[in-house]
Amino acid sequence: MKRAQLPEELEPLLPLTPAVFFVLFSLADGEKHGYAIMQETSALSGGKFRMGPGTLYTTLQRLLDLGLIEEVQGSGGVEQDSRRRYYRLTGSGKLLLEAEVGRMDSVVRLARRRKLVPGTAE
Amino acid sequence: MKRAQLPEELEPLLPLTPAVFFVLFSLADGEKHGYAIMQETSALSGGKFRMGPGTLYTTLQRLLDLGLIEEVQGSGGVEQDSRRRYYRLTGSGKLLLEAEVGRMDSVVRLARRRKLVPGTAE
DNA sequence: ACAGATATATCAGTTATTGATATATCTGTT
DNA sequence: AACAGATATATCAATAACTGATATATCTGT
Repeated sequence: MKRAQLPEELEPLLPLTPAVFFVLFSLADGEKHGYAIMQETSALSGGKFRMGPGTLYTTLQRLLDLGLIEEVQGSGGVEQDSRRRYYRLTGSGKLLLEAEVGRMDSVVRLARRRKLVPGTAE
Repeated sequence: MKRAQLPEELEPLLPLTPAVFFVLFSLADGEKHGYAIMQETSALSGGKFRMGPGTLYTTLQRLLDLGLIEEVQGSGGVEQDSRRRYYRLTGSGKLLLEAEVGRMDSVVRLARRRKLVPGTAE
């Protein structure tokens, strides 16, 4: 099963910084606004990794500039909140996230082969 | 199967920065000197991630200060090179590396559950 | 003695993260 | 309608981490 090729201009971004990774990962299952990303990130890591507003909003801006995410109009649910700005992954952003997850997977497998970490079962 | 608990003073280090991760990972299968770490890191990532000397040696110093690695006398092989300084993981360093690999494993599994990434087979 | 690879170290400049602060809007209560 | 507290975005100064270049010394083979 072939995986789509990562454009070479995105390769220097790997490995992703933690903040970039969590933002992309959190957007992978649908568009979200910034504050929601911050909350989900905290939940994902069991409260261990905290991304403050400073990191979040500067990271969002950087990802916009790189074309990895784009702003969208919130999908018109009933609830309206004029402050919210919604984002979703672009094609590039999705590719980059997939590449990073694949890279992490390789690392984990290699660690298993070297017995650095317990086996498959949790 | 229980995994040893990560001391809380080390938790803020997770997720590890790429440079720290690669240094610890590279030392996991035995002691090495700095230059060898640099080369192995490049090989591990298929040449994509390059850690220059600036990053390497400042990272080594930081890991020494944190007690995650320690300097050792090179295991007396025949070849001698007075310039080389050998390092190995301490107990803390090993715990931290295991914690990070475990964290990456959780992320990869979650990504699979969300269908962000192809299945188990390579 | 020399050339080139190996090996460590340091520096200045850049980039990324952190924690604090500011501002505005929303929701629910009285 | 006034208020309190949570939600939401934005920006700033300080710190931390990384990068690329440069310097220095040592090793190997000729």
